[in-house]
Amino acid sequence: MRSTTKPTAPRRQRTEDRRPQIADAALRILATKGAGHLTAAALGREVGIADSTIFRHYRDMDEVVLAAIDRVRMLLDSTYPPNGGSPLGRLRALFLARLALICDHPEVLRLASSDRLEQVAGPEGARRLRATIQQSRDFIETCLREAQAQGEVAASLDVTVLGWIVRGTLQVAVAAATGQRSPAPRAPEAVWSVLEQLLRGAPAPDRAP
Amino acid sequence: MRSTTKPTAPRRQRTEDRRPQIADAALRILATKGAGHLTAAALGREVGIADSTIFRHYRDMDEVVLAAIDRVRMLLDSTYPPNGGSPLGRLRALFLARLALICDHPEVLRLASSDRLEQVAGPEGARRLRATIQQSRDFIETCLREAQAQGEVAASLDVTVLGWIVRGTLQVAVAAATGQRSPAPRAPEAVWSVLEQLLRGAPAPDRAP
Amino acid sequence: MRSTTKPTAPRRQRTEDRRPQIADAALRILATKGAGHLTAAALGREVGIADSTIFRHYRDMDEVVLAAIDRVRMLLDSTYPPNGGSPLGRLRALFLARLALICDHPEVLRLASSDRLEQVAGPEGARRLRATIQQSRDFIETCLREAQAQGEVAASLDVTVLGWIVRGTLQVAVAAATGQRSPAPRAPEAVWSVLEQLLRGAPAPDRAP
Amino acid sequence: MRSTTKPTAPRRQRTEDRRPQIADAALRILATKGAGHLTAAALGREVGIADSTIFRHYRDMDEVVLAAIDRVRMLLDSTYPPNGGSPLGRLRALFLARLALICDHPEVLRLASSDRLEQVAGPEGARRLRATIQQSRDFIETCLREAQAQGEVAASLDVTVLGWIVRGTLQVAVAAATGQRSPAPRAPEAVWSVLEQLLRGAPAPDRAP
DNA sequence: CATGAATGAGATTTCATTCAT
DNA sequence: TATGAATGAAATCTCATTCAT
Repeated sequence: MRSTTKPTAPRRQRTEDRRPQIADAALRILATKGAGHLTAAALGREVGIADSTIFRHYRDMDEVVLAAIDRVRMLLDSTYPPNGGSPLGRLRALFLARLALICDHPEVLRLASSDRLEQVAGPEGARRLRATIQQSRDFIETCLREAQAQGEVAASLDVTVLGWIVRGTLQVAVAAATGQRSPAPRAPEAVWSVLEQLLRGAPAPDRAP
Repeated sequence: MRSTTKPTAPRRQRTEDRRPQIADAALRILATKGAGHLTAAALGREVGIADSTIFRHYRDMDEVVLAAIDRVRMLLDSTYPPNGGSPLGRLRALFLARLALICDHPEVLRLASSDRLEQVAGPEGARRLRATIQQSRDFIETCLREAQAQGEVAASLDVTVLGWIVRGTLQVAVAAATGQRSPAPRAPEAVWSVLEQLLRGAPAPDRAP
Repeated sequence: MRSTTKPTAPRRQRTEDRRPQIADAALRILATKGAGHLTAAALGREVGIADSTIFRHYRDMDEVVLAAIDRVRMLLDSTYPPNGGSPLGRLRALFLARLALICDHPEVLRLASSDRLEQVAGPEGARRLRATIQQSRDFIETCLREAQAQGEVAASLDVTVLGWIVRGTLQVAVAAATGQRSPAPRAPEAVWSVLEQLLRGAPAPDRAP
Repeated sequence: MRSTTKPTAPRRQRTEDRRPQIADAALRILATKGAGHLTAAALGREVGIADSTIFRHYRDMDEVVLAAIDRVRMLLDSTYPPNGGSPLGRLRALFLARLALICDHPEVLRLASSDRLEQVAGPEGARRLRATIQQSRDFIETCLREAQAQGEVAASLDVTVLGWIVRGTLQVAVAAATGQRSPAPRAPEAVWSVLEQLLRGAPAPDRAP
């Protein structure tokens, strides 16, 4: 006469299994309720264990946040495209992969886009987050630089600023996809399409004669 | 020695004077230490009064945060350019004004860019914040739409996405200007210049024959 | 162009005048809101002065409560009838005078009846309150003793217990008169009448043959 | 030496056990020190646990007070006599049972008698308290009405006022039994005896010829 | 591995009281 | 005399963390 339909995950599980459960729960709370609601009690409730049990698997809450960050980093790392192809193609792949990532893991990227997580993460977490962000930055700039070298993008443009434009657009697109209040969701491809057209310099407005 | 170079602000001051001091201190803490460190004690330390004195000037911490938000809103409102001129010109003016704003008030915009402040702000603060953000969004889209109408920007491009690009670039530029670790600061005019060139569709890469 | 109709008591008044105002206000608050709401701020609001001004006129809040108690004592003292007349007549006079007192000063007796005020009053206030209560007790017992001596009341009855009966009835009658929820208010004379009939032993029930 | 005669209650106990301990401690403090001294710290000291531990067992202080009130209600409820017997006999039973109750639980009835507890109890507690008091009132009046119907008490007397007399006497008797300063304690039976004689109208004073 | 009880540190807030104006 | 600003002490409550079971 069990009332719960789902098979009620086993009460006792190995630390190996619990750690990712906890890290994911932390991520979910961070994304939906905000850092202020990430308490041991809330975490336990989310996972289905007592709050004190958290500390069997992680030394303290800082370690939990660190683990959550590492999960984000892993997911982000998985979005880097393979090395081949045209530079703008690789940029496009990253752009679309990151947008796709938040369809499956909407909770993840709300964090990644906010460079404010640093403050919830403690010094070590901040360091790792910065490294990850730097990696994105470098990848994007490298793509752009190569695109300039190959004539896909005008070489006269400051590559750093171009990088800002790409990253900024990605951030806002992510926010728009996650936010409940975004007025008009756009297909990721459509977003990239506009950005790529700008970068390629193609769409000069029709200057009527 | 320590004869305190600054004239040691008077112990007693009027509520009129204290309120902005407190709101500004809150802003500074929010920007530098993060929402988690915005406590009455920290606020008092920052202002130079006891923590309990805060509540003589504001009913509770929520009101303090609200006041801080209103300060940001005021500053942001002051960056809208007058109505005349070309659409891209007005956009440029807003872009540069907002970047200039954070030279004087670096603490301010770290908040405005973070759409996560909502969770620290309580429902009323969140409402106001969203209204302000919506206002920016509308202004930018309107400029872009007019720019398309006047042939400054290719009409074929989705204006919503163009808005994302502008806003995203502004966000990253702001973050770069505020962040201690931005590798290569760029002159605001240079940033805008790149963005405007892209929007105008001018800089087609030299396709050498 | 003054908007307030009543002549707005003068801003500055002598301590002589302020002290009773404050004591009365304290009494009113104690009776209507309870001891928990007797704060310096509430007191100031009630009197129409700033909270800090209280301490110009009284050393501290304990002194205010003491003054309030003394006011109650004075009012209670004024209810003792003159010495002449029959013992039960004097008892009746006290009974009715005390009930009448709370028509004019409903706030006063809610305190007097509650022997719990002791705990809000501090040791000195408690001492004085006990003295006042003892005085009532003595007066009532003396009346009853004399009534027994004069054959108005059966001499076989324990005078202490008779005193409890009289005092208890007075307490409940006061509570009933003050309380909002007393189902059926009784005229003071009617209450005393019943009590006196009992004391006189008259109304033996009709024992049907 | 201090080998602590009592077996030093175990540090850890179940919530089940702690809850009544805390409620009782609250009752004791309310009765001896007054509502103003019922703080979490005092409560913790009384029970032998840290103040913050209180909130493991009760949500907040209001709940503690509510539990204390419910304890009083339970004890009071247990004093109602079974339905049989004469009306005055049932009244006598209640009277004696309530007086007996405070021999075992002196702290309890100091609260019940004070209708002022309402203000410390919050709305819900006040409601329950009033219900309990109303129940006593009804029981007493019913007994008296039946006593009149059966000729034990003169039917001419206002039953409401008779009820006040009984309740008042009970209150003062309770106060006398609890108070440290009551000059001459009386056996409960003696008190009731006097009251019953008055009600029965028997003891007309000897009017010597 | 899991938990419930316990705790100390700290956050918000209230309040009596002091002091300069 | 009156006040507004300031303060420290204390109260309630939260939370990460420890520990015995």
